[in-house]
Amino acid sequence: MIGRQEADSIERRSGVSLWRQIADRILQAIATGDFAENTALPPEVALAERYGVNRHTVRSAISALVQEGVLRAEQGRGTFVLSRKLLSYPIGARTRFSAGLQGQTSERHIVLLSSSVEPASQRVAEGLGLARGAEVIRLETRGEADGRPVSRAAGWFDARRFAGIDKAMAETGSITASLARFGIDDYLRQSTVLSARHADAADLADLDLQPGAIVLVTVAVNVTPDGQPIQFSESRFPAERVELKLSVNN
Amino acid sequence: MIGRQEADSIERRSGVSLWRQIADRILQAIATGDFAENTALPPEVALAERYGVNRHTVRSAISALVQEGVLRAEQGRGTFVLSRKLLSYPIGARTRFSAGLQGQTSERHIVLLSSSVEPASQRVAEGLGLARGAEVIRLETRGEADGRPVSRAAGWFDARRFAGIDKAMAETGSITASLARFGIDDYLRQSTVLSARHADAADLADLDLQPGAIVLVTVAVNVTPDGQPIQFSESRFPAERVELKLSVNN
DNA sequence: TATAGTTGTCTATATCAATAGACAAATTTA
DNA sequence: TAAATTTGTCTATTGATATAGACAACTATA
Repeated sequence: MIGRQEADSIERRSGVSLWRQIADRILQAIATGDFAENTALPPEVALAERYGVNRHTVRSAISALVQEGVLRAEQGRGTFVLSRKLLSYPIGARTRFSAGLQGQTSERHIVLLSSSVEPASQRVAEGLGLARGAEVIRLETRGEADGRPVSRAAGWFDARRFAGIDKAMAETGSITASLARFGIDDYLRQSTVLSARHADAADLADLDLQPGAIVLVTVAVNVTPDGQPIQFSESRFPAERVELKLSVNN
Repeated sequence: MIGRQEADSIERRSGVSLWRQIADRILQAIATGDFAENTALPPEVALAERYGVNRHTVRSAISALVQEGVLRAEQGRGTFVLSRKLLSYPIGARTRFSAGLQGQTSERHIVLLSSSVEPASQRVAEGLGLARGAEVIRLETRGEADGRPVSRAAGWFDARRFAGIDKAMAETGSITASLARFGIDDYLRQSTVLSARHADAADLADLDLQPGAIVLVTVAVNVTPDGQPIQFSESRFPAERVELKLSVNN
């Protein structure tokens, strides 16, 4: 059963090439600990037999993972699993970007990519309690930890109330600090909706991902303690680098 | 910029065929409302131009989605988006399976697939505050709404404290009701860790998915109001049918 | 009833993906 | 040092994927 199961799970003619499927299987085996970090993978011929494909197909999969920095192949010795940990990103009523990441990484910050003023779309207007088409400020940001992108977010603010928040963000590099300039010294996450999908072209570029990667997407509304909406945001996290830890009771 | 963005996001030589990528893009466009339900898609030639591929490639993508029951093609008239909504699954301190789904579906229930007694693994023991190897009861369940699988879960319970919970679950079809038999009439979600990955062979079979599908994975610990751990669980949700709504403040 | 617009089918060609086999190059082990 | 093990490179062949063009079949509309 176990022996057959693996060969069975490779699907031909699915629109996903065999080498890509096998690369994903190897990633999964690493994630579950079946292939331990800093040890050698089974030799190519063994993997080929395990997955029921040709050795060259396995080599294509390994080649892709070497390209992605997951494996390192050494002629004559073997192919080794490099160590890489998931960043555990906390989400709760009072979570801020950098607060919960302390101790996990040595360096982390937010980069402001761009800002613009635009009319509110339907969902942004709803989230912020504004009329559709009302002017909102949009901040595009990227979160980085140890030099690698770990999040990509768009945040919308009421343009009348938060005029100049783009400048504050550029200067402080922090949403919390920027909001403090407008008299907001505490805010809560009112709602978060979470989904997952394949990374699109923008994700691939923004988060430095390979095609086929998965992103976690959160859509959230932040409010003042008395319930006034101040920020609507959509964030994307690369699933291969980040897991979201939900702290419900805080 | 907007016009180019779409053509750019199709990646060649990525291990994922163009027709599969375009099928995913169409699914995404449906999800975001760009292609409204019960209306016609743009004609094939327009889609081919939009995505920068040949008309026949678009036809392959559409053919796959017709097969999956997402679209219906009618010769001479057009290709139509069938209605199908994402189930919004609530997660919060007091969320139960069926409570939050009211109104979204006409029929929902949990099926007990199997139960067993086993020694606790490292993470299960940690979650439940038991010694590693202590006996635990494992319940495998599937959640269904309107006849379609929407979740697949494994739950672990201390075998000494909850002996017979498998029978209770089989009879009541409800975790909450089963726990009530052991004097637990309230419990809270202490922690939830969320991740996403491609569906593996087991997911494909359990949740009736197509290869390449994405699953959301939650790992959670439920506790009594005074903090005593009672259940450790790992659940998988098909991202194409379910989104998770996090109700942080409850 | 034409005509335009749309999906369906067919042929042909080029490229990518997968299999197959042989052997080279590097490393470890006996 | 010799043999065994493992990754790297090359050639060749087959099937799936993608492009291209032409035309048939069906629908809605002027």
